[in-house]
Amino acid sequence: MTNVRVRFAPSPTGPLHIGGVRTALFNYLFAKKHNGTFVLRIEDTDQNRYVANAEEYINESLNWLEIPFDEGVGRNEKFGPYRQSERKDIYKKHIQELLDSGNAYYAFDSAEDLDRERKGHEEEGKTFIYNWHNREKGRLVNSLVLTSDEVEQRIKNGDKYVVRFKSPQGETLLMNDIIRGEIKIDTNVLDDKILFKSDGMPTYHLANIVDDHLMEISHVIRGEEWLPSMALHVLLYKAFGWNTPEFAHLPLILKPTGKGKLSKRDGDKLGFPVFPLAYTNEETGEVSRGYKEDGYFPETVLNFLAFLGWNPGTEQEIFSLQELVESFDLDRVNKSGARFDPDKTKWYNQQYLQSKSDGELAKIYASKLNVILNECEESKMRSFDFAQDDKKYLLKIVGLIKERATFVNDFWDLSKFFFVAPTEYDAKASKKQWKPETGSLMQQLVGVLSKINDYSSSNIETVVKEWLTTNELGFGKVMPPFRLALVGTMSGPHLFDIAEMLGKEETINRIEKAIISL
RNA sequence: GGUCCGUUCGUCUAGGGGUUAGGACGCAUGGUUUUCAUCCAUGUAACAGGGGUUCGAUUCCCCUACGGACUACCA
Repeated sequence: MTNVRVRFAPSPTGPLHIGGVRTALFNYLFAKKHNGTFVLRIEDTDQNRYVANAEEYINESLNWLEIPFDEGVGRNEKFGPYRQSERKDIYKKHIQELLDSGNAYYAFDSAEDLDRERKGHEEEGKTFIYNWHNREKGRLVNSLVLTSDEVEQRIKNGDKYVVRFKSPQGETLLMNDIIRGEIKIDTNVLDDKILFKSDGMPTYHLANIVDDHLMEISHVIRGEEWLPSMALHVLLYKAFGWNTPEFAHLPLILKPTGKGKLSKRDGDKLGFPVFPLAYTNEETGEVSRGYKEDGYFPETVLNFLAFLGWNPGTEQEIFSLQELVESFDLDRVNKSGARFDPDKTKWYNQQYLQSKSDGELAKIYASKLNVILNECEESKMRSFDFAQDDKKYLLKIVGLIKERATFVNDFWDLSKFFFVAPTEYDAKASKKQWKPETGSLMQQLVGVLSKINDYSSSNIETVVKEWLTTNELGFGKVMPPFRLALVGTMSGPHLFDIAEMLGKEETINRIEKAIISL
């Protein structure tokens, strides 16, 4: 494949949905796989829906995921500008070309007139299509029925008008999609889409085709929602006399349950993010959660997104970005929509978390820990300086708890007892484990512990077990309450490891506190 | 309503004219662990239905059903 150039062309109308992120990713993977260029183009032709910080959000998202564009606003501007709002003259010139060649025409119908037509047809059980069926029947006002003088006069008067594509009649269009194969369409059912709006801006269809051609895009990889427009686009290339790029329409990402495609609401309802980064709607103040803020690693997001609609055909599930680039192939993209599974995304994150070093994880944890400790009233035990000597302490903690975590955000719940003595004890467990004789047993345990000089996990374990066996005390009588005293619940790492970390004094303090409290 | 696209375990999917239809997530059970989790093992569960074509179809073709997208001076 020579000279692959693909583009991701989002509309800056709000935060980038993960469906959009997946489209960006597939474009990126395809480009990199073929040593091609990944272009970012901002499709901001709708002035009404424009949101100021959306473009920035798109950039930040691509940066966080480390799938940067090669060409776009402020970067390698070979075919710029890359914002469609800055390319008005280009579209104007091209729409004129279409007008001159008879492939497009002026239309003066008002929105109300069109609405009336649609309703009227509907009442008769028919569908109104603005095309060869009725464009010249007199009820519609356009340059096909008006004389050129009339058209000129209207434009001079400042009448509002749009430019429509004159879609051909009676042709069968044969098109090819890399993912779906051959697609056939009868041009008779196509409507004369608006190419140029009355506000002087092109519609998506015109701008998209003109830019893809001018930017020398070789492959158009986009969501399936564009499949119905493919015919129009192919016709447009033809009308301009241009070669068409190759098309690949990606399957949609569907709701985890129920009908339809994944939406923001599903995330709110089922408790998972649908955006890469958290986003605050400046108008409503509404905050949407993001994968980043929820504690997902970028590689997790990349990995699960890649597997939504694509798979390598092997049994490997964990892929680095580099591996994805190497294995990616549009031929292996599925045709059918993929239901989004929040459980599996968690599993991916757990896999990545387990594969990270304690040091890496400790660094992330440390950045959040002092904030947590500051807010935690009971944390008067000691203060921590993770840049200094407490680094080792933290590293050990991470080593002990990480295998039970899915997110770094889980770490605090899993390690709170290393920083703060339990203030309450799990009710169920204490009822079951703390018997009348437990108090005196724990008192004896304090005596045993206080005599230990080498207070290391393995040595504490040896000494305690020795004491247990010589006095014929059951493990089940001592160990559970011991854990309860140190942790407050019946969960957590190896108990003697915890004891070592806490140190002799704190261990004994906690046991004595439990004796009083329970 | 119209047009187009799709349909393998609950979910993501592999496979493909003759297979015990494979893997992963989830779920369940057992083992390991003084606890919880991890880990390991095992189990659970699928070719939408009906017609063809064929010696043989889950695989190819057609129809139906179901699902999805589109049907804006939004992208």
